[in-house]
Amino acid sequence: MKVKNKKNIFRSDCPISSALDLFGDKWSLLIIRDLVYFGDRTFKDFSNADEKISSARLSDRLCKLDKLELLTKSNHPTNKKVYIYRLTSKGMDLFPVIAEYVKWSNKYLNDHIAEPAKQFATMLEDDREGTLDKFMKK
Amino acid sequence: MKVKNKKNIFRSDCPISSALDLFGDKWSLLIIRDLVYFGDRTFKDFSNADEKISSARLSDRLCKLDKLELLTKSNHPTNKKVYIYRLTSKGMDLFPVIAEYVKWSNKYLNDHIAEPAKQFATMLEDDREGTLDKFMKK
DNA sequence: CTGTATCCTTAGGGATACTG
DNA sequence: CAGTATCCCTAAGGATACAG
Repeated sequence: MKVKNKKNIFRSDCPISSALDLFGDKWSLLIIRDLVYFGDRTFKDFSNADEKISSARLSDRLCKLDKLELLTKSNHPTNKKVYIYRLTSKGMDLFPVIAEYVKWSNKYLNDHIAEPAKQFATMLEDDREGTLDKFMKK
Repeated sequence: MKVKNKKNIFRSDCPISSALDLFGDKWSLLIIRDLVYFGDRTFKDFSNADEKISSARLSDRLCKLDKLELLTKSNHPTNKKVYIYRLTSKGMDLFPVIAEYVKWSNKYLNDHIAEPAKQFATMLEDDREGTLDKFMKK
């Protein structure tokens, strides 16, 4: 059954298409990635990522992910001009999705993927549950 | 290090962004989903999915996924006008990605997701490895 | 530094008609 | 039935300037 009453962003009631409708754009998952990899981040931190997102795009994605409650925004303890973005548990629960992307890419895009990422993938492969737990705790 | 020599579709050498660059569009993963859920599919089968992809879009996505070797296209045994699309092992290896999306959505989009999908997610949750294996074999 | 606002370009995608 | 070819529109995204 297709869901299309009122302004519905969902194409259907399929969990996969619904997830994609929420954060299946070109940037959202990469922002989540940074928070998963590195923990708390500032606007500038995100801007410095290799993919070079534009400030306008970064701005509205952070806003969107905040609304989706995948991350929170709070003040820097000392510098009033800097904000800290942090994953919520809801956002953290996207870690397995990220991890599976990494593992797939490591297997099939190996000649393209950078060495540190490969090591990360191998780490995940070696001891899935254990590594995942350790990673999530830090 | 950013990869941008010649015509490179990859924004960086990050495994996640690279995977997204390959099949992070609005439709590719849903085509994979159908193949994972239901096995071999025809053009018409895909067209009948709830999300109602247009024929033009379906056509070029199937072509793209074929080039990426995520699926194969072969003739129907009896009907010469019908083609059969089948997952390759490379495509099958995207099952875990799909499964993690399903599990996340089941947890956080529960009031929106249809009952059969919830059951599928619960099934995955209950016995991850076992169910996965069983599922992949059929 | 952290955003917005603006402008503009492009890619993605829907609708339709059509061919083999 | 399985596509392909248009046409057109919109959303997504890049560049830039600028404001708090």
